[in-house]
Amino acid sequence: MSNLKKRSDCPISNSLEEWGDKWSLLIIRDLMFAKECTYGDFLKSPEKIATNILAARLQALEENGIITKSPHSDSKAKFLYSLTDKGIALFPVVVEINLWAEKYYPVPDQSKKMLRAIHKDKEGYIKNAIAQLKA
Amino acid sequence: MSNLKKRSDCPISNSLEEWGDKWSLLIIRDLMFAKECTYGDFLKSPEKIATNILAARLQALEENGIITKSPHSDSKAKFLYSLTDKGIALFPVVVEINLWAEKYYPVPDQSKKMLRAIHKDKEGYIKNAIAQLKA
DNA sequence: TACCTTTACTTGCAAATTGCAAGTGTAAAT
DNA sequence: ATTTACACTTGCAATTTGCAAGTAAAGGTA
Repeated sequence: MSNLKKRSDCPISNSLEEWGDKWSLLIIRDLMFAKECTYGDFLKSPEKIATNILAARLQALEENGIITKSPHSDSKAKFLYSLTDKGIALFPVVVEINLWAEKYYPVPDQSKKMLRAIHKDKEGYIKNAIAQLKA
Repeated sequence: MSNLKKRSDCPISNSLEEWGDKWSLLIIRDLMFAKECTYGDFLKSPEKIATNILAARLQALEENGIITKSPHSDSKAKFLYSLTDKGIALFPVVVEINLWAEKYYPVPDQSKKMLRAIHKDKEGYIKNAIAQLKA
């Protein structure tokens, strides 16, 4: 599993070594929303990740088995990134972060529908979303 | 709420600005386990945070309303750090990270009991743990 | 009262990471 | 044949991290 530092046996610590930097979870978020993204799609995200950092993170996430890169049917110059099962399994973490954020920040319009669905039936929402991502 | 950068309106992005660095969640984890920690307690954690980084993180977390610092009854030279309600509200996030890690890393002995309880009754476990932290 | 220890930091500096801007290589469109 | 689109790479400055040593206030000890 590539070059993990293993500061300790702690599950939190080990998890953070894989995706606990400032950008990885945003890349993962993009893939949870869009299911598949090109390199350029990530660059279009509102947080404006620098292109060299993006390249480095994509490589690390791929080495850690969280995302995969595959050819795009449109063109040989394009590639599609998507989540592996290991990446998809982070979905509940992302949901809980959204629920936390809902309590402490204004909710953007984009998130409202999702949050309503989560509050209605969290388990069901997650199961369905994961099924969609795996389909 | 101090100096948040606000790269975007995204709940994930905003959350990560507050506690999405490599160390903050480990500090928060310590406080979830121990309820109260001194500066020295944090330094004893197995990940070996550098003392200047610890000081900086504690200050940032306090400025962001996630932890509080209070006098220690033993001595005026000691202080106790603990989670605010906002910090305690991160408990479900930490639980989900633990559940994710369980799927992809060997489970340390220390975590086994907690994971068993979570699998038995996640909601109940979280409610109880939060109540303990608020007590 | 002098001095040694504990506790919570701060300081200085080297190393690593991040971020910006510009450039490169290949494939597709004109 | 030339330009454009796409996925990166490169160079370099700025920020952040990490290590080691130091400081200041409080408390204990002789």
